[in-house]
Amino acid sequence: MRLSTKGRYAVTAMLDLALNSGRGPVTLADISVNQGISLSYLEQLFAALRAKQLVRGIRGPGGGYYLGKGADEISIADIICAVDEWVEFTRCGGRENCRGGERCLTHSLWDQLSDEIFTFLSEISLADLVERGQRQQRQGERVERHPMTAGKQRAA
Amino acid sequence: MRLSTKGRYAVTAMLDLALNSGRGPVTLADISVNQGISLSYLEQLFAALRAKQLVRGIRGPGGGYYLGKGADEISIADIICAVDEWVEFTRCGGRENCRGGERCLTHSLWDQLSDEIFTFLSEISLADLVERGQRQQRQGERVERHPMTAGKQRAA
DNA sequence: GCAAAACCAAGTAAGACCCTAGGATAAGGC
DNA sequence: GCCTTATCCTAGGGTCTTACTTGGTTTTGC
Repeated sequence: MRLSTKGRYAVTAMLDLALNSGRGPVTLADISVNQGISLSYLEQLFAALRAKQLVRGIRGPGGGYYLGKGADEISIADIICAVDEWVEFTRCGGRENCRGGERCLTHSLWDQLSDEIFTFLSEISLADLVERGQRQQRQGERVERHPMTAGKQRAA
Repeated sequence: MRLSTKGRYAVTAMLDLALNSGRGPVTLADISVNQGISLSYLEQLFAALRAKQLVRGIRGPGGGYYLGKGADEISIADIICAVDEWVEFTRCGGRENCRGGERCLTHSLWDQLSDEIFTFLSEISLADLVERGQRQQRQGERVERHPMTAGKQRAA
C-alpha cells in the first residue's frame, strides 16, 4: 500500500465533490480554489479517477464532475489505488529467491500487513467519512486528536 | 499519515530483527543481504530508529542491533513515524483561511481519516505480526490475499 | 594492534511530485 | 454560427525524495 500526498489530494478532492455535488456538477476550478491544488494537477488526478469510473465528467459550460457512483460505493482504497499505482513490494514474488524460509517469512509478514491496511481502507467509504464529519459538527466540537498530530497543531 | 517504500524498508528490517535477535545481535550486513537493502541506506534508517529508541546498537566485532524494547511494545506506526517524518497536511491549521466552513470540513474529514489510519497502525505491534505469521505458517499455507494484490502475483 | 562492526557526512542518479504552458474537444448561451 | 466555459490531452521542467555510493571515524572483541 502506498499513501502519499498525491493520494491525499485525491481523497480531499473527492470529499469536496461528495460534499458539493448536490447543487449540480462541481468544476475543477472550484476544487482548485477550495483545496489549494493547481488546476492542471487536478486534471491529471481526475483523469485517473475517471478511468476507474470514480467520477463522471460533464463537458461544456455549466459542466464539471459528479461522483461516478454513490458515495457509499466508493472506498478510500479505491481512490488511493486509482491515483497511486499499487506497487507489489516483495522481490521474491512469493517463491523464487526464498530458499531460507526465514526471508520468505519476513516478506509474507509484510504482505499480510499490507493487505490489512488495504482492507481497512476498503471498509471506509466516502459516505462514512461525510456522515461522521457531519455528526461531529452537529456536536459542535472536534473529536480529540492523537497526541502526535495534536501536539504539532497546538504548539505555538 | 505517510506510507512509502521507505517505511516498508524500515518495517521489513524491524521484522527481520524481531525474528533473528534471539541468537544475539543482528548485523546490518545480514539484514542487507536478507532483505535486499543497501547497507548504507539501512544505516540511515537505523539512525532514525535509534533516535526513537526503537533499536539498540552494539558496536565492535560481534556487535549489531537489538530491538530497543519488547516486540509487543513497538507498533508499526512507531516504525513508520521514525523514518517517515509525520507531515501535517492541512494548510489552514485548523482555523485560519477557513472562512467558508465547508473547506474546513473537508480538511477536518481528512484529519479524521489520517488519525484513523494512524490509530489502526498503532494497534498492530511487531509481536502481533510475528505471532500471526507463525500461526499462519503452522497451518501450512498462506492466507487468501486480496483480489487486487493477488491478481498481480498469480498472473503469468 | 587488527579487524569487525556501528556510526557519520557528503554527494548523486533516478524518479516522483506538482506545477506551467499550450492546446484540442465538447456543449451551452447569445 | 460564434463565443465562452469547461473537460480533456500532451509536453516539459523545477524541486524534492529515494536509495545508493564513497570514504571516512569511532568503538570493541580477539
